Amino acid sequence: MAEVARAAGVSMMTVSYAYGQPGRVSDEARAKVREAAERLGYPGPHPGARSLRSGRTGNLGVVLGEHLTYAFDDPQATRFLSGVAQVCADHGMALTLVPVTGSPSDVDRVTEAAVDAFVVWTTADDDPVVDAITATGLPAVVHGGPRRDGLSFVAADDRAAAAAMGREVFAGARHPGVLSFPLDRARVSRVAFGVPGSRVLPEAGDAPGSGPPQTAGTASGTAVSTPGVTAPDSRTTSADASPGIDPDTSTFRVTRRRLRGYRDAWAETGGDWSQVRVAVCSTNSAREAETLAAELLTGPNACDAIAAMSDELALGVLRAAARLGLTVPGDLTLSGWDDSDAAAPAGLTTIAQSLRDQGARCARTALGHLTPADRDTDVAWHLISRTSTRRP
Amino acid sequence: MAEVARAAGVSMMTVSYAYGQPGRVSDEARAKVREAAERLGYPGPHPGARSLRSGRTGNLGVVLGEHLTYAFDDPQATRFLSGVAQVCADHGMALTLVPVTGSPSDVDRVTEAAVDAFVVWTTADDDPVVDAITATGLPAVVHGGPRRDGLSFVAADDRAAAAAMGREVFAGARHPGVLSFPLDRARVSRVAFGVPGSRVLPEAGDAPGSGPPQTAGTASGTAVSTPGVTAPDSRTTSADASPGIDPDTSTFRVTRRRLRGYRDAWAETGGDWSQVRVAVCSTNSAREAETLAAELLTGPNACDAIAAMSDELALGVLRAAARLGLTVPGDLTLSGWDDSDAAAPAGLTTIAQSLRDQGARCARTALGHLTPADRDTDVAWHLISRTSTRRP
DNA sequence: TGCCACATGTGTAACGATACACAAATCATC
DNA sequence: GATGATTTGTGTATCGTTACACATGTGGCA
Repeated sequence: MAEVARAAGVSMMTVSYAYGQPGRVSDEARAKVREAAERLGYPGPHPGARSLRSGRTGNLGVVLGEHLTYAFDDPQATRFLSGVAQVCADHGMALTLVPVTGSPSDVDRVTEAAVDAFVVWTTADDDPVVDAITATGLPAVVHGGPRRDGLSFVAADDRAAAAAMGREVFAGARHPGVLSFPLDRARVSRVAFGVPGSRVLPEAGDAPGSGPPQTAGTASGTAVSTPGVTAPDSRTTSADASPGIDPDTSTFRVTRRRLRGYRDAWAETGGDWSQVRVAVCSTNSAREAETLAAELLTGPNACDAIAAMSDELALGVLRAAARLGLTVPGDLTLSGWDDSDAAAPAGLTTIAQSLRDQGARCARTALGHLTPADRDTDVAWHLISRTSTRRP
Repeated sequence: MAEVARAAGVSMMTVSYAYGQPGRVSDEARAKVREAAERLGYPGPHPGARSLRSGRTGNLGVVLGEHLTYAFDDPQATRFLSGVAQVCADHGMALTLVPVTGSPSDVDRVTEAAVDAFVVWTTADDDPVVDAITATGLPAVVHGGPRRDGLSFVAADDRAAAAAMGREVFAGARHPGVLSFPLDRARVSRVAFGVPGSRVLPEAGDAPGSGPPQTAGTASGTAVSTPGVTAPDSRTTSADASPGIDPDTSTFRVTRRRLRGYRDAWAETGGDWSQVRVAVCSTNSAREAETLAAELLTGPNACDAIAAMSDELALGVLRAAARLGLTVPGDLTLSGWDDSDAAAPAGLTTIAQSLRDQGARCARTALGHLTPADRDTDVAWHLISRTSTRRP
C-alpha cells in the first residue's frame, strides 16, 4: 500500500480511505489511487491486516450441529441457511461455514474462525462447540438449542406444536408411534417403547443455564438407577435389549420438546407414554425412516398412528406403508413436520414453520440488525391438516 | 498473547507454537500455556493477525454467478456445494460464501474476501467478478464457465452430452423444442425460434482466453448486422418481437454448449436450427418452466419433443403437459438434465453427472490437493434413458 | 470581517501474531 | 566418548493496515 501511495503521490491514509471510506476522499484523489493501484497490480487492502486493525472481518460464522455437508444435504438446514444467506447478502457480509465434522478438533475450528458473530444450528446440550463459541466472546445466536446464558436463542415452541400434532394424529389410535430424530450425540438408531411411569414434567432442563441439564442418574458417580434412564453401556441397536425412551433425557432440545409434546397429547387421551413405540433415526433421511417404520408397522402391536419429526421421515413411512400394503389414513394416520415441498402432494398433515424466516432472524440478531418484529413476535408455526390424519 | 506468555512463564513463541503447532512444544509447556490462557480468558490467536503474518486464512471462497441465496435454493448448486463442503471438512478449511447479489459492488466483496482460494460456480463470460478474482492472484477454479487463462477449469462436455440427448429426444420429432437456461446476464425469459442459417461452428468462443469471446456484431462500434445476433435494444419478452435464438451468442458457456449440442443433433437429422423453438427461462424453477412450456405446447406448431436443460425445468414441462391433457411420451417426448431425485420416479430421461463429485474436484484443485484421478479423468456423464423418450 | 462548520489530506502508533535463525539440552549411534 | 540428529525454548523483525489526532483550505452566514 505504501508503494501505491508513493506512486499516486498521496499519503498512505489517503489510499486507505480510498478503499475503506470512498466518501472520505475527493474524487480526484480516489482516481489517482485507483490508477496507481491498477498500474502496480495492487489487489486492495489485505483482509487479514484490515481485520487485525479494525477488529471486524465481514464474515458471519455458521456452526452446524452436524457434519459440514449437512448444510447442503439436509433440506431443513438448507432452508434455514437460505434465510441466513439473504440477510448476509443484504449487509454485504460473507457467510462462513465452520468445518464441523464431529471430531474433537471442531473446537479448534471454531476458535480459529475469522468471523464477527456466530449462528448455531441445533446441536446437543453437551456439545463442546457451544462452549468454544461462548469462549470467543463474540455475539452468537442459537437456533433450536441448547439454551445458554449469554447466547441469544431462536426457536418455535416445539412442545406446544408437537402436542397439537399429537392430538391430531393420535386421535382414535390404539397403537401410537413416533419417528424421532436422534436423542443424543451418539445418534444411535433404535426402536423401543416409552419409559413407563414417566411423569409429565413441566419444562425441566429447558431453561437457559451455563451447562447441560443435569439429568438424574448421570449427575454424579453415584449412579442412581432411575427407571428409563439410559445406562452408558446399554447403547445398542437391538430393539429388544433397548431400554425405554425417556423424552427428558434427550440432549437435543428440539427432540426433547417434541417428544414431550407427543407425550402430552397422548396423556390427554388417558394413555401412558409406555404404550407409545418410538423409532429413533440416526439421520433425517427417508431411506432410514423407511426401514425403521417397517419395524413399527409390523408385529403384534403394529402402529396405527405415527408422528414423524420431519416430512422426510414421514415420506419414509409412506414408502414403508405402501410396501406393506397399508393405506394412509385408512390403516394408519401419519404426520410430518416442516411442510416441505413434498408434503402437500403427499397429503401429509404437518407443522408449517418458516425455517427461512428463522434463519433470517438468527442472522439479523447475530449481526445486531434487529427489526421490531424480531423482538416482539414469537416464532410462528401452525398445523396444516391434510388427508394423512383424516381417520375414516 | 504476551500476557499469557508472562503468566505461563514462557516466551511468546512458545505460546504461539502451543496453539499453531502443538507438536513443537513439550506437553509440559503446552499445559502451562493452556492453563494460563484459561485463567486469563485468552480466546486463542487472533485470526486476522495470524492471517496477516502467515499469509493463510483457512477459508475456501465460493463465488456464485447468482445471488448468494442460490447456494441453498437451487438444487444443482446445492449438490455441487455439498462436494465442496466435503473436501473443506476433510482439510479443516472453512467454506466462505462470498455475498454476491448481482450488483456492481460484488467486485468489492470478492476483493475483500479473506480466503486462500476461490471456487467459482458457473457465471457469464463477461461477469466482472471473474476479473476481480483473477486480480487477487489467488488460486481459482471455475466450474462450468467462463474459461480464462490462469484459472483452472472443471466441466463436463456439455455439447457432447446435449448432442447425445438431442438424438434421443428429437428422434422422430417434427416440432422440436428446447427449454433453456438464461442466455446472458440480463436473464430475460422469452420464446423464439432458432436463428435461420446458423452454421454449425466447431467450438468458437470456448477456448480459454483473457476475456469474453468476441462475437461478430458486438466486437466494435461498427456494428455489423449479422443474422441472428441479438441487438442491444431488442431485449423484450414478447415472443413475436423476439429475435431468433443464436446459441453462439450466449455468454454462459454451459448454456451455449448445450444449445450447440441440441443444434448438432437436430442438424444430423437434416433439420435446420430455425425449426427449433427455444424457451429461455430466467431461473431454474419448475414454476416458470411450466408457464413457458405451455407456450411451447400450444399453437399451430406445438412442440412434440422438448429438451430441457434441467430436471427442474422438465418437471415444469410435465405439469404443463398434464394440464393440457398431453401424454408423455405419447404426445411429447421430454428430457431433463442432472438425474435429480425426482427424475427416476417421473420416468424422465436425463443426463447423469455427479455435481457433488465435480464440486469436490473443484475444491481439491483450488486447495492444491489434487488426486491422480483429478488430473487424468474427464468429468463423467452418461445418458439415462427412461420412458419419457420412448416414442410409441 | 470574523467565526464556525465542513471537506480533505497527513503522520504516528499501534493492532497481534508468526517466520526465521539460533542456542541449549537430550538422545542415538558407532 | 565423540559425533551428529532431534527436541525444545527463545529473541527479533515484520506482516499491512486503520484509528486517532491534527493541519489546512473553502464556503456559508451573521
